[in-house]
Amino acid sequence: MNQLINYIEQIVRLDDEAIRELEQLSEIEYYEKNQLILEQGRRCNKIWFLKSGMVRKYYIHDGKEITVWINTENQTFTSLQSYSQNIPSTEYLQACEDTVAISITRQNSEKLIRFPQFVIFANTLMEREFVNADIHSKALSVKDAKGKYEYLQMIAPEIIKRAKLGHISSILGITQETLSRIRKG
Amino acid sequence: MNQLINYIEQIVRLDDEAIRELEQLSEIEYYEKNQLILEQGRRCNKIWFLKSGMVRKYYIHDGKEITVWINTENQTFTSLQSYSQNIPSTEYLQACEDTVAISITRQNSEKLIRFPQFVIFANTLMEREFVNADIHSKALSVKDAKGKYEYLQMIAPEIIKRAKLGHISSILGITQETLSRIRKG
DNA sequence: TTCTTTTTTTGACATAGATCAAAAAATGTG
DNA sequence: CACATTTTTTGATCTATGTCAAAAAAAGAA
Repeated sequence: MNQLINYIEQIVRLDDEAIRELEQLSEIEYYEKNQLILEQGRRCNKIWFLKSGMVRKYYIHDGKEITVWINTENQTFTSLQSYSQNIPSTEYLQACEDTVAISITRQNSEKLIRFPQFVIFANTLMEREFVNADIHSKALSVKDAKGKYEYLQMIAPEIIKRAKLGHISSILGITQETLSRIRKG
Repeated sequence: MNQLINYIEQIVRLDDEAIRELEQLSEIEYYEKNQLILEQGRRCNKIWFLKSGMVRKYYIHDGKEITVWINTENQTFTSLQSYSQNIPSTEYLQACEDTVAISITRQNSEKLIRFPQFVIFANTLMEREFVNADIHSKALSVKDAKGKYEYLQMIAPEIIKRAKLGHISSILGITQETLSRIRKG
């Protein structure tokens, strides 16, 4: 729990009551390697904070898995589209390693709205995610395969270190074979 | 002004006081075709609502203009990264046609926070933009040049109709020549 | 209208990265 | 351990799209 509180306090200060309430309303979850956290077609009504492990977001296109992103320790994740609009998810969330996460449901997170700190935190987080997504998609769209790989290595070395080749190449929008050749140098 | 109010009221109901305040705090701006609304390097401290005309967002990479997106009537636009973090913009905003827009500064928009409707509106808008950006970047990343063009035509026919070839092709991440050939059929 | 500038089209050619297939290496399992 | 499964590497093509250059068409200016 401290991990999550530290994470939030990088953005806003939390008083004791807010922390108690957060603890009340959140839950800890354990997933095994390869286990699905969210399946396509289901409504996603939680946001998770990753204590340990690694989680992959992907979808299926023409029968092939397209990996969107991979999250590691001390990051939050959800299927935003499904969560925010309460519609069935087009994405899967899968633990790539044994994973421990803290979850909070939308219902419970709405109870936190009475603490202005949480509202500021939620907005700041959303804005940051948006800006980052923007920066990264621009960077990736402009580079060749090698440049994309090097960029990902710069902004997300954990992914490069721990994820498998096929997942990394999919994030970059290139084939496994091409990535393997890039790594040879 | 009515145009903007209708736009907001698709999301939240505004009472008379909120409308008066919004009118007080916003301003109308006129731009000529090709005029820059925001230059790279400048801080962007406004959000605009497009009454008429067309606005292109682009940045320079390796000396070449990369068009990110083009907005048309009844849409809002800004350089989000610069606006939200109050840092110099990496992007330009340019009127592609004679353009009329309503602007509100960050300072003034903060005064609207006392109306909860505006807070809900702002959050909803941000969330929608995020979800849309997500959907579109996925769709574009997975298709070939022709598929990308057809997808853009589906989600933003105004851009296809009114923007020039080079700008459209740049949004799609393909060359002008390739787009010209796709159009021939 | 005529002239200039900008934008779009067309053609010839080059190439990054895809595809397909199979070998090699790594990992997991009883 | 030995065996099965999964993941990564390597090799031989193939192809969609890029690049460069020049012509044609459209738009703007005088």
